[in-house]
Amino acid sequence: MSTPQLDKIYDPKAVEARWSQIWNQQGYFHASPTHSGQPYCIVIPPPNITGSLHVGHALNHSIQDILIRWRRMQGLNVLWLPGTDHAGIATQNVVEKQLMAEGLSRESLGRERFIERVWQWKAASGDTIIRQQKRLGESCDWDRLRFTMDEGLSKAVLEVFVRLHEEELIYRGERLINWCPRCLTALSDIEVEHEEIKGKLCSIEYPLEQDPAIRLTVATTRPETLFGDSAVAVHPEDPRYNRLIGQRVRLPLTHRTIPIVGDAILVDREFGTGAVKITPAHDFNDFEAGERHGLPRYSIFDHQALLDPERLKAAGVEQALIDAVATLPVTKARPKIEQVLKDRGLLTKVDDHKMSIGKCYRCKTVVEPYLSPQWFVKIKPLAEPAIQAVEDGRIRIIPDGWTNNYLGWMRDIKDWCISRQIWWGHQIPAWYCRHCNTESLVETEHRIPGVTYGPGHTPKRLVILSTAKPIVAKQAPASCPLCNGTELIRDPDVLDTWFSSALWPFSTLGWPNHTPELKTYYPTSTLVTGLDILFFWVARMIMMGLKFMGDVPFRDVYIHALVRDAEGQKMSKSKGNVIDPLHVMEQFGTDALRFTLASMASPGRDIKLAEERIEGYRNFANKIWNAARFSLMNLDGPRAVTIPSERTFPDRWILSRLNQTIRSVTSELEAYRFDRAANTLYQFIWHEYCDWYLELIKPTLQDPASQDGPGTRQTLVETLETTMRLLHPFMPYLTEEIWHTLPHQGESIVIQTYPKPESSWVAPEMDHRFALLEQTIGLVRTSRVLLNYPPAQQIMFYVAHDEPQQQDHLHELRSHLSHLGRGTVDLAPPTHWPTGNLLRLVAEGLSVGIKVAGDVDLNKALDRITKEQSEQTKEIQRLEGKLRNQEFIAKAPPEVISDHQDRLKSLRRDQSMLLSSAQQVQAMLGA
RNA sequence: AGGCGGAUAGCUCAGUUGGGAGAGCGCUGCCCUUACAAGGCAGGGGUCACAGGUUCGAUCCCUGUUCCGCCUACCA
Repeated sequence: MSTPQLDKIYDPKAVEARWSQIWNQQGYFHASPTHSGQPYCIVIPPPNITGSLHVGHALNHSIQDILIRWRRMQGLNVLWLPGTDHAGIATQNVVEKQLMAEGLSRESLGRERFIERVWQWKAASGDTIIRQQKRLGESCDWDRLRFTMDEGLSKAVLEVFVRLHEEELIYRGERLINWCPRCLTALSDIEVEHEEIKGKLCSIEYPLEQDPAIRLTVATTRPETLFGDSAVAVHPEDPRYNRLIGQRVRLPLTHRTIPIVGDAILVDREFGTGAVKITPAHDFNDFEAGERHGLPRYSIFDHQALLDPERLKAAGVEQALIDAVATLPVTKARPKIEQVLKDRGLLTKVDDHKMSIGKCYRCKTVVEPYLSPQWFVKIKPLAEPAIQAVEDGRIRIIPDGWTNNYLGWMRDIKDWCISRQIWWGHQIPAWYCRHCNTESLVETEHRIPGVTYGPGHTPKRLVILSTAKPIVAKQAPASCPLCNGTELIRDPDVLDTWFSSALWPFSTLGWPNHTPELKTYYPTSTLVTGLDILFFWVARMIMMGLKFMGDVPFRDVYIHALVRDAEGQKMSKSKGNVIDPLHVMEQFGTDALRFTLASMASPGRDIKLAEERIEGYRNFANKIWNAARFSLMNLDGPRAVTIPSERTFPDRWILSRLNQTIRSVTSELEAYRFDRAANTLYQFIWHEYCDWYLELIKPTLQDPASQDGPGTRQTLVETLETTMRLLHPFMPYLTEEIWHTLPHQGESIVIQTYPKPESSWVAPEMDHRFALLEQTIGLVRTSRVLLNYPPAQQIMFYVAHDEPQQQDHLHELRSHLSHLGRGTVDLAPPTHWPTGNLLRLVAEGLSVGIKVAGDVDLNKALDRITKEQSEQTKEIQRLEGKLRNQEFIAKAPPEVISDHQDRLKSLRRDQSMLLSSAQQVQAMLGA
């Protein structure tokens, strides 16, 4: 029989490339509704096509792959559906940047050619992350790769939009929305990131119209918006001001006067001066206050957040000031305005003030509240069932702690702004009849400085006022249903990318068609995601799934941690502290990275990732590799299958431990405790299988005449093969490689069955026996170190136990004791041991004595014994104290009391033996 | 401001019916013992953040405090 030889060190690179290719070629990951087994489906959180694999993906995907490989091996009908999303704003930004480098712009290309250009970009660069995912060994059904802009998924988007519109759950209206002046588009509330900054609070005086000598002082952080003020609010119960309500003030720097209104909602009497300017077109709270008081809205910025001279004029601003600030951005206009106010004696105070500003989550530009017509989803009716689904447990959020977070957000949810003023994405299926909307369709010439426009592309900007009446349909209507006019303009806006992502769990399975896939795999089983997209994505999938499928999109939502750097800082390119998973995979191997991430995925705690950790698990992979290598070197010879109870002590013990390991790994996976599953495997493989089992069986394997040989070889193969299957979801490459070198049936470990607990392996008595062995060998080894005996030196040692049964076990363990203790063992009772030249250590009734030979320093040994004595004395006193306590005796459970008594007895016994050990050593030292 | 989470060995973290405090890495000493030096063996190291309370007994349950992190909202 020829045995394959393995290299001394595991080389992941060669192994990974090979298996990755074979797995995909063989179609192991291909799912089909016709396959047998209960369906188990995960849809991947679609990464962005502009992205490349970062360590957060690596964690997210490793966890999914562990679940998927585990369930596949369990015989379920598994589908892991991969894909990417089109990331409207991000992708458009990337392509625009490219165009800029070529001296072009999207405006110069025009919409159609620009979109073509994005598709080209996608074809060339959009699957970077997919290739990287394959390297991570992800067992997705790659044949089913989906993209949010695919034909099928786009069809789903149309269907959903039209149906929601029919049910009046989608509407168009003019609202104050968050606007990114760089991306030139609306954003939803949650696409704005808030950041604390040090700002200034300006006190500005507004003279009363009737008596300009009296001035009302307002406090503001944004003095430039004063041009858009339409009132000043005070608290109706504030005695300082309430008599002024109904009067008017002169709005500085303008020709306007504005009313003083009483508003208990807006005004906090304690804050600032107690008087607030109301600027309905530029602040969300002011917008609502404006509604309450029927105030006009003066919008003073254009869409790039530059002060717009036309609008300033309409707001009655003094011409000199218009000239001074026109077309300036806020940052430049503000100081100028402050200066003018100061010159006129109206700016009386500037205080430092902590405040937060909103930034675009894609480009970090400061967003502006901007008044514009937009499309919205009326969200409350959709949120209701989505709240219930979580409340009544149809959807489980794991860890449970995030449930309240979800519920709180859902109960307070705001309408969702879904229109984006960009080109890349699903264009809104709404058309406007020119004839019927002549007043509402306003086209203005709009040249962007520095842009050369191609022939036929007039730089026009179409504004569709909120009064325009849209025709919403899946296809472009041939004519206007009202006037039969044929001049129809399509709404230029596209939908928020998350709108299409919200449909992901069913649009990817073929909806709106009734496909077998949809029938088999919906609802999906588990969603694995990070907390950052709980609201963006998870909540919206739940709403849409319930609405359009009538059922939840998934049963379990597993929320994993954020990966940070070793110092706990968020990783970011600008900080330069990113750990590149591809580099790590190159350096330490994919399996090491995967195992590291799994082992650190403790719930509710962020992962602080350091390279040393990955290195540690690289070493683990190498350890496993060498265990396999050892096995192969020792497998020559016949193997015999016998029932477990007839096998040797080491075999029965390792089977018992393996059984327990299978149990706990399985139950930890069921509980989504990847960390504990990984640590259980680590502990078993390294510290039981390698450290003890392989050592215990060496004499048998290396003795060709041993009677135990055939059985031991059998157990060795059996346990190693089983362990490889158990570990496979975590370390797919290494286990596949090793599995193939072992005697096996089948063509790949990927499609083998996952180990199940085996009752015939259970042997608690072997576990106890092992504990005795381990303790004995531990004392022998400690003694050797104390006496400076090198490991190779054969020694003479004595072992005895107080309890007859344990003493019997020691006899049964004799050969293992002498092998692992490296010497000759004498099992005579301590009364027969030599009294001189012996070092004796004691633990729980067990005594180990080692002959002291040659010139050794016994002081170390004496220190050790003395220390042990004092620790034991302390523990004895503690236990005695407890047992003397009448209340303890009266109230503690009997088993606790007897346990305490047993321990005390054992300690007292040990103590007296230790005392004689100490005396003997002292005698030797004295001699 | 509100909500949530965390504080355990030098570092990173486990630790549920409350009863002797653990792992990995790092550190110290010895050893290239025929699978593995990416290794083996042994060892040191912790008033479990602080203060109260409940209990015979608290790292664990309750209350409060401090510090750190995150989320949500507001901040004229």
